Amino acid sequence: MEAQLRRPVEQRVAGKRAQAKEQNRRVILDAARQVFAELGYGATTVRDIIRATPLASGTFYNYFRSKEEVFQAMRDETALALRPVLREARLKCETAEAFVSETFRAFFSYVVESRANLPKLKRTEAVHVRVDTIEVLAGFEELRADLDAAIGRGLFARVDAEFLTASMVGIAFELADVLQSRETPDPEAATRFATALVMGGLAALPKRESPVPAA
Amino acid sequence: MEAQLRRPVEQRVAGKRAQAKEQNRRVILDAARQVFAELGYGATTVRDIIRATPLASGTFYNYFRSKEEVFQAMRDETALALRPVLREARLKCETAEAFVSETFRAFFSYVVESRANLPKLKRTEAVHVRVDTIEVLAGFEELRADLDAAIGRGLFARVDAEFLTASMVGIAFELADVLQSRETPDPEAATRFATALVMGGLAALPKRESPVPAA
Amino acid sequence: MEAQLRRPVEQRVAGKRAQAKEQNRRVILDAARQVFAELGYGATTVRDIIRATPLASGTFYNYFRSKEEVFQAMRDETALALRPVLREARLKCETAEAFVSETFRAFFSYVVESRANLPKLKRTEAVHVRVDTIEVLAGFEELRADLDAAIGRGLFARVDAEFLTASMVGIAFELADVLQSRETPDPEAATRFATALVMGGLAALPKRESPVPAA
Amino acid sequence: MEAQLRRPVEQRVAGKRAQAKEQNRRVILDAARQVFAELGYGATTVRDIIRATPLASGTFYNYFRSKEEVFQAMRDETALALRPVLREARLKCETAEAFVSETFRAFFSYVVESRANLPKLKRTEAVHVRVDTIEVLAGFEELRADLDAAIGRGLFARVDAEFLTASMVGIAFELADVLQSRETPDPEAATRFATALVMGGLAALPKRESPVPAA
DNA sequence: CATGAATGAGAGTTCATTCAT
DNA sequence: TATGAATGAACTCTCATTCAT
Repeated sequence: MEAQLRRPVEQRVAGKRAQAKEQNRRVILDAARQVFAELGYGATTVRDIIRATPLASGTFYNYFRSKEEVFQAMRDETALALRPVLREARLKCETAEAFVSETFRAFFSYVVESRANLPKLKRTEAVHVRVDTIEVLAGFEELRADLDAAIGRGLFARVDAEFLTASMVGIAFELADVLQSRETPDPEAATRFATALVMGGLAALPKRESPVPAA
Repeated sequence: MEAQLRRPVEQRVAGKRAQAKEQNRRVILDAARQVFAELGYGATTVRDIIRATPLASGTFYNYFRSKEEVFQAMRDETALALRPVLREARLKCETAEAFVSETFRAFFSYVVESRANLPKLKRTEAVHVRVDTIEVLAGFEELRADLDAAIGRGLFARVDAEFLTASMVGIAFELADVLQSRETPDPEAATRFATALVMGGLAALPKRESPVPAA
Repeated sequence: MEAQLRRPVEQRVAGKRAQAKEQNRRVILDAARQVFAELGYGATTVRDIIRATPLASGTFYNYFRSKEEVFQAMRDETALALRPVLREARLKCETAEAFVSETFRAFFSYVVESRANLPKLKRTEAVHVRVDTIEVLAGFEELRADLDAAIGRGLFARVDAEFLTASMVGIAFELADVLQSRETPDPEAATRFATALVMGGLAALPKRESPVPAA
Repeated sequence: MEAQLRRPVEQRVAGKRAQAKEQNRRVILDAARQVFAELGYGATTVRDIIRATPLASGTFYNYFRSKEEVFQAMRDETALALRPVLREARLKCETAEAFVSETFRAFFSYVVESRANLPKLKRTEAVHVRVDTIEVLAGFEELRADLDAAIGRGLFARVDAEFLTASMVGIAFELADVLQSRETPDPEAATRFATALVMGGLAALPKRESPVPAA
């Protein structure tokens, strides 16, 4: 009886407290995303994150143990959202072009859609230190792995895999930045541009810089 | 000794001092370069720089007013070295390909040659925050300007200038990283790769996506 | 089940609660005893005590208002156990020797018997700060009072009462420590030693350091 | 010339700065001594020490890295002062009584003389947690070692060495406290008392309680 | 009552910066 | 100028304590 009066309330509504807790976690993560984007990871302090929040300083530590930990949580979160999309897009690709365009498309789409979270992505005034967007970070390793695999299974001509990956990453990075700086970002345009650049480039690329013989 | 015979004491001392002074500036700049590379710009503190120096903390302020200022000085220094090379290389270009390859060549060469100054370019521990190499930063705006100009004077097809610039910058950035991670970096190979990618891509690029974006 | 048949719900619950309540008090007191012994009183925080408990932090404050209060409660508890023993032992003493030996015996016995509660009595790492055992603290004032009384009623030669008390306390303190550090502590041996020391010493003591006339 | 004008100034007066530095070290050490005595080692915070000082918070860390380190420095300092006195006093002893009385005399004298440094030795109000005086700590191990040696070389009857040492330490501890609480402390009186107690006690002690305990 | 998240004061420590020497 | 100790603001993190559930 007694118990019935007390416990189930929380259980029914999934717990007001549990709800508030989840919400605070969100608040902190969102604030962190903002602040990292504004100040860069290195310059950001835990206090900066807290200040971007209506919470008290101690509260932060109920959720994360350090700035590193929030950051990791952010990355995980993003990766969780981005990975399946990228994976699915690439798996069904049979041509190199499809692989490339699907990758860019998924990436630029995500960046543009999640833009709300990064309103003030700002290159530190005079200093211009690039801190990788979370989105970028999440896609980074993913792309490397997939691209290596794709090259491995012959989807691409035998070019220098590391160079190609690096180039795609660099293009993606920078175009994403450009996109985000535009009033009405057009991910499709970026996708077309990037894909054409890479595919056209590949065609023109001297095959096999690496030791493998010509003939 | 020698000097003693030739000049009055005052000047001699002034000379020595001026020398020492210039030397200290160097010491600080070199230390800063190292530390920025190791810790990233944001995370670096003035103390970190001083600690990487045999100088006393107060001495720092005889030369720079803040970390921002050393950083600026570093950029200026690099730009001073890099700019004439790039400018010269590009000025005599008549073809787009020459423009592109000369740019990449100048850039990669510089990066590789100045490598001694950046022994420990290191992606911050687990976190992977990219801090732009000073060299990269220095070439950045330069390239934008020149590329815009080149596009303007019809050297390139009328593609989205911003996209193209961003792509070249991105490729340059990332290939530079790859180069620096290699035992025996081959700037020519990187130049060939990057040039082929861009030129081949350009050929494949749908002309005039957009009339050139606003800001 | 049983209870269900005999008592109305309210009382049953109240009974259970009262029981749980008393048990929680115990849990906290025991945890506190441990933690005080491990960290020393000064360095112990309320959190430390709570952490040594399966209880929630808020629960602590249903029983005690502060670390001081738990501590006081511990002392009271111990005093409650130790006092009657000491009192009884001393009351029936007619000789000084009996008084002294009964005091030491009661004390050492208690210390050894309650040893289970103090498994890790530990001198703080490198620092060697003595934290008085609770038992010691409890017996402290008691001894002072009794000894003063005994001296007052002529049980001891007219020595400096304060010096004598202090000495007995000091001996008791330190021997207790030694006892607790031994594999198989022998309270009787300690009692014999301490008693002999004090009684022999008393015999040798120059009477009346204090103002009281000779004759 | 130049150097002559600059350097020697500092060297001549042993350096105003060096002097100030040494003085600050003193200030911190003295404050620490006070605060440890007042609050106990465990409860003392670095900030407490700083507050007992006219210095700024950061200054503490120019001298010591932690509370542990100041504490260690204090102990070292005291040991440095106390050790030679005790050693010398004991070395020339041929009788047990001389050994004991010299030890106590040296100890009590030191405690009384250094009293100025410990004006407010205060047992924390209701709580009474004893923290060993620095003086006591310094003499502690010393005494143990010397006493063991003395027993070893037959200066004392073959009593339980550990018990005897503990007793002497306990007596010394507590009498020192009493002394320090008195208006006009008389170290000679304490010495006589303690010596008589121990020597008289020794005479009365049952020889060889145990073959000397293990560890 | 028990719970445990929230709170903000305060501890330990580092920082940028000044200034007497 | 070079030095490096002093300073106090600011940072990371923990604490005691409250209070909605």
